[in-house]
This record gives sequence, C-alpha cells and structure tokens, in this order.
Amino acid sequence: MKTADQVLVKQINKMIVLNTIYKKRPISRAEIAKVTGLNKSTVSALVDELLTEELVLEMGTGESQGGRKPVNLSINKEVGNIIGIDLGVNYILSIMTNFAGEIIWEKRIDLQHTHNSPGQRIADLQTLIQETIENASQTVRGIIGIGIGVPGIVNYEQGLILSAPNLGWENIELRSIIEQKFGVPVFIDNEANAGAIGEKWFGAGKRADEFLYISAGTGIGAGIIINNELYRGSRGLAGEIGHMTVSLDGIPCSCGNTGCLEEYSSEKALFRYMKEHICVEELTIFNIIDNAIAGDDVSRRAFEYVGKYLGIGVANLINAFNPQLVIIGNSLPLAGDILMDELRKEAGKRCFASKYFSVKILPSQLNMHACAMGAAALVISRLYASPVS
Amino acid sequence: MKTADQVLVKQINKMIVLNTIYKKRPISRAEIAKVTGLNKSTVSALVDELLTEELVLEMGTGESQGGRKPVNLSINKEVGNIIGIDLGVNYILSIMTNFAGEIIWEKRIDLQHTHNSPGQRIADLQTLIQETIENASQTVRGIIGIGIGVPGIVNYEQGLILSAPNLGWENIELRSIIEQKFGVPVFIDNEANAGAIGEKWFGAGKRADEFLYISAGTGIGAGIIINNELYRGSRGLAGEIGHMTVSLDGIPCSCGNTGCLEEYSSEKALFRYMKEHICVEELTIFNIIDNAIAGDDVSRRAFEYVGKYLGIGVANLINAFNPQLVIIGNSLPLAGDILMDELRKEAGKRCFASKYFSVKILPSQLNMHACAMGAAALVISRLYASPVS
DNA sequence: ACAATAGTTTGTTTGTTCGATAAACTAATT
DNA sequence: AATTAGTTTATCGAACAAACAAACTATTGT
Repeated sequence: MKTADQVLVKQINKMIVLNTIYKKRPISRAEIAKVTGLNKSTVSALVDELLTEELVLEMGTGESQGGRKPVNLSINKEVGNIIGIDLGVNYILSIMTNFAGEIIWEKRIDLQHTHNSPGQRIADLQTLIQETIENASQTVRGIIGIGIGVPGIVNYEQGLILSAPNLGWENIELRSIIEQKFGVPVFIDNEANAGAIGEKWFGAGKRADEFLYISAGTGIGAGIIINNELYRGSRGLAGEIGHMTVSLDGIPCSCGNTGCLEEYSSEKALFRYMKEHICVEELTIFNIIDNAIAGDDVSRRAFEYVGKYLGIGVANLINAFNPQLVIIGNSLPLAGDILMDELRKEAGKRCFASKYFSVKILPSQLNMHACAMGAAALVISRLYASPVS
Repeated sequence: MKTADQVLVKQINKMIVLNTIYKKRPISRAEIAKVTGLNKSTVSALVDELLTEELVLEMGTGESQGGRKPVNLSINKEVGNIIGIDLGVNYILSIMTNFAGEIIWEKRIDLQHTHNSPGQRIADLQTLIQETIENASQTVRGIIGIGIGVPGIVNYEQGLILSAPNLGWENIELRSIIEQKFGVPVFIDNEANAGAIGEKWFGAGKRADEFLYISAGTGIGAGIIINNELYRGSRGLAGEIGHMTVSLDGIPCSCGNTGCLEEYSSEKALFRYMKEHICVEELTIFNIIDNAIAGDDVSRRAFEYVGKYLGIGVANLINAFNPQLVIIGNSLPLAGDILMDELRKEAGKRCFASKYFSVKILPSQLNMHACAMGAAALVISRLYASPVS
C-alpha cells in the first residue's frame, strides 16, 4: 500500500520523458509534449534535469516544420557501460553495452563439464568480468553495474542463487560475491527471465505488453512479461515450466514424475531422440542444428519431434496467459523453421484462443544474446526507474 | 503511457483511505494516518470528502488510548445496493448486496436445458433482476450497478459475450441489453474471473496478492489474480485452461484434440466416470456429491479420479504462475476432502515449487456464491476506483 | 531581386492551482 | 500535566495555462 505524492508524480513523468527519448530519438521537446500529453513547460523542466544528469544530450537541430527548428534530443549513450553475463551450463558469455544497449565488446568462453565446482566456475566468471571491464570505453560514470542470468532458481531481491542443478550449485550468494569483488551494483536473475527482458528491451518483444519468452535449451523455462513488466510470481518461481505434465504416463523424469515437458522438448530430448535413432556419434547441439539445416534426415526429424511437443507446452501456456506473442529462444530455435513450423502447427491446433485470433509465435531476435542483453537491461532499467541516483 | 499529476495523487490516496476503512473498520483518522503513512491532515481532508459523498460514516467513538477518544469511521453500507448475477448453465443466481458486499437478498432459479434459446434465457434473467430490484432496501443512491458472471468468452470492456458454448450463445451484447432495460451501469465478466474477484474481495483470497481461482464445474476455467488485480490477458482470454493438454494421446475432446484437462476433471468427466462404472441412474452433480459424502464407494472414487487429474492441471498452473494460493471453486469442491485430498497429493507431487515452499490449495470460501459476489464486486470496485462519481 | 511583414513552430518564463506536509493549534481524555 | 485525536495555517513543489521570446518559412509589395 504505497501512498502517492509529488515525488512520485515527478518520478513517473521523468521516466516517461526519458523513455520517450530512448524509443523515439532523435526527438524534440515539442514532440515529446505532443506524444506524451505533458505540458510543454513540464517537458522542458524535466529535460533540463536529464541534461544536467548527462543521461540525455542535445544533438543539433531537425528540419523546420514551418517555424523555429526543433532541437534534437537523444540518449547519452556514453553515460556509462553495462556488463551483461549469460552464465551457461558449459559456457559463459559476457557482453559490454553502452546506455542504449548497443554491444561494444563481447567474449564467450567455453567450459568443460569436468571442473564445475562452484569455486572454479566463479573464478572463471570473475576473470571474464575483469577482462570485460578492461575493455570498457571512456564514459561519464564508468561501469554502472553488472547483470547476470543464471540457469536456476534465483531470489532476485537478495541476489541469491537458491539452486542451479545443471551447474551443481546450491545457495550461492552470487550478488555479494561479485559486488564485493568489483564494487558496482549487481543484479541476478533467472536465465529465462533475463531472456524475456532482453527481448522486451531490444528484440522481438519491444511492442508487446504481454508476451512469453520460452527458453528452450538444456532445460525449458519461461520468462513472463505482463503489463510491460517481468512477472516473477509470489516467490520468484514463475515460469518454471520444465516439469509441466503433458503426458500422464509418459517418459519418466529425473524429478520423479512422468511426462514432464522437459523430457520431450529440450536439448536433452533431442539428444535422446538422436541416440534412439542409431546415431552413435558424440554431437553438440550446434552440430545437430547444422546437420538439420544441411538436410540430414534424422536430425530434421529430431527437431520436428521436439518442436511438436514444445508446441503442446506453448499451447498450454497460451491458454493460461493469453499473450499477444510467444518468443522461442535459446539454442533450439537456431534450427529455424525446421523447429518452428512443427511447433506452430501443433500449438495452433491445441490453442483455444486460435479460434478467436492468432497468436504470433516467433523465434528470438537476439538468439544466443538474449540472456546477456537482458541481464544488461536489468541494470539499465534501474537508471530509468530512478534517474536521480 | 499514462502521465501523472496531482489528480492522480489524490485519487490514489483517497482510494487507499477508503480501502483502509473498508478493511479495518471501525478505524479512526489517527489510526489511518498511522497505518498508511499519510499525514494526519491529509487523512482528515480525504475523510471529509468521503463523508460528504456519504461513502463513509462516523459511528461513535472508540476507547481512549490515554488521550482524546478516537472517532470511529466505517463504510456506509447503505450508500447503495449492488446486484450480482451468476448466469449458470442450468440456473441463474441473483444476489443483492450492500456496499460492504453483505448479501441482503438472494434467489436462485433452476432452468431446464430445454428452453435455452438466448431470447428466453435473457427474458428469465431480466425477470429475476426485476424481482431483485423490487427487494432493494432504502439507500442513498439506490441501485448502483449490476455485475454478471457468464460461462463463456467475454469482452469485458465492451460488455459483449463473444461465445458461451454451454448456453448456445454467440455475440450477445448483454451489457447494452441490460443497461437499456434497467438504466444502471452493467459489468459483464467471465464466470471464473468473477469467482476470482469474489474470493479476492470477500473470500479465501483476501490476503493474497497472487492467486489462482479454479472454477471446476461443467467446464474448467481459471481466474488469475496478479498484483492484487484480475489479469485478463491481451484479449481477455487468460485462464481458458479447459483445453490444456495433460495427456498426449488421451481422451478425445469436443475441441478436436486429445487429452484436454476438461475431459478428466470436470462435471463432464465425473458423469462419464459414473456411467462407465455401471451407474445407470440419472443423477445431478449434487446427488453425486451427497452420495460421496454419505460414503458411496463409486461416487467417492469418481471424485478421487477427478481430483487426481485436477491436481495435475493445478500443478501445471502453479509451475507457470507461482501463486501464493490456489482456490478451487464451483461445484466440484463441494465434495470437500474427498476431492481435495487427492488433488493436493497429486499437485504436491508434480509441483516444482513444492521443493522450495508449499503452495496452499484451498476450497472456495464462498462456494456457489463466489461468482455472483465477484460480479457484485465488479460494480463495487468502480466506486473505490473513482469515489467521486 | 529583395526587404518588409505576417504567420508558424519551438522553447522559456511567469503566475496559478492544487495536493501533501509540517507545525502550531484546539479538543478531549487519563 | 501528559497524552492522544483531530483541525487550521503556512509552505513547498509539482503540473499547467498563458504569455512571451526566439527562430524560422511564406507571402507580399515595390
């Protein structure tokens, strides 16, 4: 029960102005007033503050509309650098972006499963972050913060990893570890949540108020955007759809149940399908994708199999959430239409809403960068929420 | 992109004050200031307005806390009457409540399936509403509005019933029909959504920010409360979970697919179970419930069967939404623990979150009144949102 | 050709309104 | 006398409308 006052009013309007500049840059004060409905003088005052905070820049003038030329306003991309980390199961991807979310440096390191003790992995992470920082550009405020997407259960508020089974991690206070080491604010979120935010800020979800981001990789997870914001659920566990039952007496799952979605439509399922169809080679997910695209029959059918079941899971979620859009991300959609066609077909058939209107199902626009860019957006969004910091 | 101004500030704070009085009545101005954090003088001013609008009453004084006695404030229950309608498949329930949501009159009429032409049914509805109005008490503003819960797809903004297959209705402009006839504001919503709002305002969901209301009757639907508000989805179809796939190659459904939840855990499924187990009698749902409670073996096992599968559906939703609470409503939970025990067992097994904390699964507190009371709350909540009307 | 001028658009300044707040007050009670 | 409840008064700060200044285009007249 948060009461309202003038501080709140100003915060909201300032955020609206900054957001408008971010989305429609270059834009003049007059135009901001027009599209937001705020008074000209109000816009002027708020823009002045944003200018002194160096979040916004005046960049020359635009074309005259029959009178005085408008002054172009733009985001100051060089206020600071943001680091976004995708902490994968067998890789770490680190990107450095400017304030506009443009990637200015990145590096991916691949890790063997062999040395996955938490300590070693965190050391690798710290080394990579250090290297990223050393490649920062000259900016007003330096490194603004670090966002990290993790494949596991996370307490976002406390920056705590409760459990990341695929990493073999339990109760790691990752935020305080990284904050102490680098002295900047750190934000930890689930990998699928980060992916959803990435697509919301920079990808296929920019214009959708409500959408689902399905991370289909080693496991299956969903990031849920409701009312333009990430929905985390009452305890931060929303979107844990890997163990959705889709087949009552289906394949037994490591969780003790049968017929979990993850057993039918993840990398795990794909590998099993390959193995069952007499494919003895040791292949990576990327090998199978390449083979499928090149026309290999078994690989294609593996993706069709996985796509069909993923379509069932997606249909179940569409029925429950009624989103405008579903984005399929992580590794599996790299197979393109081989996966997506089958997925769309099955989802369309089983989706109740499709009788009334069609739900768009798109592959990720950011591909393997979604999680890291979303992690960076976790940091950037803080600047937007409270420009005065 | 809604901008903020002082009007918004006042609206928010006034609503907070009114809500605080509603929830904690009797309460003094000083106490309101304490619990909300608003300034004493602000509270005084807002309360004064609420008093002149007759939404609030001064009702004597409370015990002294060592100084001047506090003046007790309370909701003015007699500002007006609200009508809530549950438009069932074979019944119509009409309730009349005061401003506090207390039922002061109600009537349920049972209808035969035989004459379910939309015209006849709407005539029956209008007659019942008329009778309800005639039983209104003396109030300041008379009938404030009518809320109607409908088993079908509804466009809430336009008050339009797009489709109600169980009623045989398509594209009925129910709001304008009823508004024209009775000359008061009318709100139409889906039956499960109304049930969820009912439980939120008056039932088991009062204290939960995020919960799911599962309406388990003729069909299966869900009302979703997120952030203390009903979530309707991008096109008002959120919660249409009847055709969630729970068994890949399961029972064929009227929708053309196989393994839909509704085929396993609705009244329909219960009746089928009874028939398959050599029960030739023509029974109503209430007969089966009574028999089950009385100890009849087949009836009990029918509820256990349905409960188990409903548990799977509930687990899938918990995994996706991570609510604090799930409320099971409509007819099936009238069987009590016979249904609920099996449901909880299965949901607990298949619910990913249960490894981290337990989700409460409760039967409806309002039982068959949830929908009608929620429909009334649709009207009442409008008074709260904009006290000046 | 070109200066004068009218009209338009952009952005700033000024004065007003309105809501929340703090502080000083009155009122009522132990 | 001390304490609690509620009101009054003065102040602050936000958005806003209106008036203004600045910068530009278009039109007109010579």
